[in-house]
Amino acid sequence: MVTGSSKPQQRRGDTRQRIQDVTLELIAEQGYEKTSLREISERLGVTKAALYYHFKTKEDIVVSLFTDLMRPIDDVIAWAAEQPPTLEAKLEILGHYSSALSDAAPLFRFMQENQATMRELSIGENFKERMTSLLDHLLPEDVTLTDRVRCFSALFSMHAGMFVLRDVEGDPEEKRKAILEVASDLVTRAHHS
Amino acid sequence: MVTGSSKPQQRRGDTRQRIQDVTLELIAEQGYEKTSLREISERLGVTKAALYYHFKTKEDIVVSLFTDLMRPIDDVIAWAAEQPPTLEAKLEILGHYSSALSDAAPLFRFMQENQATMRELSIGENFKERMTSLLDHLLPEDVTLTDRVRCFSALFSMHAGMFVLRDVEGDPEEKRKAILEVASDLVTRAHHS
Amino acid sequence: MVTGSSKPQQRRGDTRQRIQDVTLELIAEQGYEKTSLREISERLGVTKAALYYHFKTKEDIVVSLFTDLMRPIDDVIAWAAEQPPTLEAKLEILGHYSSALSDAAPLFRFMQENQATMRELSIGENFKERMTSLLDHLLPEDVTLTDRVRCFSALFSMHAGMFVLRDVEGDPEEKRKAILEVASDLVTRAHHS
Amino acid sequence: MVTGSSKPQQRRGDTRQRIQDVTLELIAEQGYEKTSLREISERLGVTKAALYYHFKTKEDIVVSLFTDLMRPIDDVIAWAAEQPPTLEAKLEILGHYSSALSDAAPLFRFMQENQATMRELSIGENFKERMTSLLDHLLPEDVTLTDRVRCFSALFSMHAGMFVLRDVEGDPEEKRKAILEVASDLVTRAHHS
DNA sequence: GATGAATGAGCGTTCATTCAT
DNA sequence: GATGAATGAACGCTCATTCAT
Repeated sequence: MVTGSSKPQQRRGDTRQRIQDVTLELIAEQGYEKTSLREISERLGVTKAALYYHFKTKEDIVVSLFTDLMRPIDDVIAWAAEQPPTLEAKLEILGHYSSALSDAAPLFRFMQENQATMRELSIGENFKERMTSLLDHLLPEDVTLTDRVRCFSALFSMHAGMFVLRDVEGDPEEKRKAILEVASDLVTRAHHS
Repeated sequence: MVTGSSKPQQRRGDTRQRIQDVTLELIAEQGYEKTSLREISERLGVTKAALYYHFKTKEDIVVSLFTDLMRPIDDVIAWAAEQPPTLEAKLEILGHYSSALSDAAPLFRFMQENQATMRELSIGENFKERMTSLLDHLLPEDVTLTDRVRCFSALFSMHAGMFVLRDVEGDPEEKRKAILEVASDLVTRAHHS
Repeated sequence: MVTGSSKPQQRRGDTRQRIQDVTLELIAEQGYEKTSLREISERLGVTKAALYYHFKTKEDIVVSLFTDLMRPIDDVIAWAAEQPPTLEAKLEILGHYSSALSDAAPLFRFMQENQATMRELSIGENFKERMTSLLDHLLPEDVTLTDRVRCFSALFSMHAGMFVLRDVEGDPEEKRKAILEVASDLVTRAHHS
Repeated sequence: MVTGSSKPQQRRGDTRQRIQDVTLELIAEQGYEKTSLREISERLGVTKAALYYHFKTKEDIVVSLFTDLMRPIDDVIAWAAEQPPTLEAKLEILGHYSSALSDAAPLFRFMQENQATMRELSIGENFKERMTSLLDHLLPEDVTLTDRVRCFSALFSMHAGMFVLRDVEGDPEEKRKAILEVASDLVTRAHHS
């Protein structure tokens, strides 16, 4: 089976996809404002104008990235909304959320490190709502301020954990489990208090 | 005799300070790259060129901000380095760190939300080292991966907590205490395991 | 169908060339540093940004000018390198060099009058080497200091002659011949001593 | 006799002179436009504003330099104007001119390398007139174009010679004599033809 | 499905100059 | 005899965006 004849034969039809890939790569590394369309197009071997064939604006590229990569996470959140308020359910939510996060790691690295930009990308708001919704399903009834902090701390640690532990030696999957364990602890404590 | 009666009376001699203030305000709100020197100077009622009398570059303004506002935090970290590895000492460290943080809140908001920029501001590295140093003094001996996560999670929650809880109703000081409590819990758990 | 009827009919496709032309004109007249991109672009009826579509930097425009206009002169120098060290050959070299120079007159006017700038344009060095190489082929064996002065004086007079004689009345071609004669004299004297 | 007590005691009263010295140094090296008042004042250890106490404008500094350093050369030219049109007198003129030039070498290096700037410094014109006047006294009666070239070539070589021969090994005084010899030759030839 | 050519707005920075003190 | 503080104008350059082809 033959995939293509030679180099100049750029895999066709997937340019849109490749723009998204390269963009995610670059903005995760340098941030949104420091990543220019020139840079993206050069790394892709096309002209800047080509980007405008596939996307309406620079912001649009990033928004599309989010829409695509956030879906699995949205699914978890939507599913979470239907779970009963038992501890078991909460821990299961955390487990699924953790898995979904580790797939979307570069996206979250970008979000984590460019919150100022996120706020103006019209997409931050959506995300904040989703977080609030997810948080609600982790909170116990009659929540104290301290327990609220425990739960947000659990979520937050999951978001940030992967990047922070990057230069600690060890298997990524083990790290993920350690983070999940701490998060579960926090939510459990909140549930019992 | 009263020096400052009204607006047009430009308090002289404090321009350098005012540049720093306005800059912190703006970059905390919009991020570093989106804050232009034009904006800063306009809000101050001077020309862009005036900024260059007081600072060598845009980066220099921000670096000076850090150097100034980070000192109290550095002091806590330096003091922490001399404490014995007892649980009591660790909890005291957390307490002092929490206070220091709440004074430098705008600075930390900026850092939190512009991590991508921080990395290129030559000042991020310093900060990372300081965090690592502080973390080391919170960790138990023979630390497990999970306990390491607990401690970083404690620090991280303190950094982020104030902003995240901003739209929860309640007294800021109470919020700070709740965050401190959760952080203390995490460090205590790590210490005993 | 006629392509160029009047002004607003911007001849397209030749913008790059026109930038070079206008730039040479302006820097020959005012020098490199005093010629701004604004001035160039205004005279061309385009924006400054348009210049950056065709050239990477201001320096790049000038370097491209040199690369293009120096070629004929380089050719003479390369050809000179293959000639035998006879007087006849030397005089022939001078003749060809003189012709090549008069074609590139504006370029040499710029070089002559902006030597300080040339030194930092990374292109001056190249030129110096070429001059040294050409000079070597004019020098007799066992050269005395005086004869070395004669030969450089011959070259130098050819470079500067055209501009200096500008406000002496007379046919340019006659002037060129007069200059060539003096240069030939100098080289002949050096050869025989 | 004691001139000063220690370092911080800047030799007083000579600031004006020191500004001129530093300025000549810098513009000879970098050219007029690339030399900023900031640079001059920094190298002197004073503020930019101090320069304005001593001189009205940047141009004024350079003009004053010329007025001062050109005097010996003007003297030679004035003296030349009174000499008879004999060959002996002409050769004597050349000799004196050569000496005067070697004293004012840095000035001439600047003039040589910044002709574009000179033209706008209102001082170039004066110089051109002086050159024309000097040239007139070297030309024979009933001058041919070729002889005119010989004489300007003689002058020109004297101006440029010192810089061009800089990287030829040998005693500067010997170089000067070699240049003078060639110039004398040229003028002699013109005189006899 | 993409390019070539260009634009308008803005950026950080530097400059010569001014003037009250 | 000099400084501290500031200005206005300009500079080289980059950016996201447009549009005819």
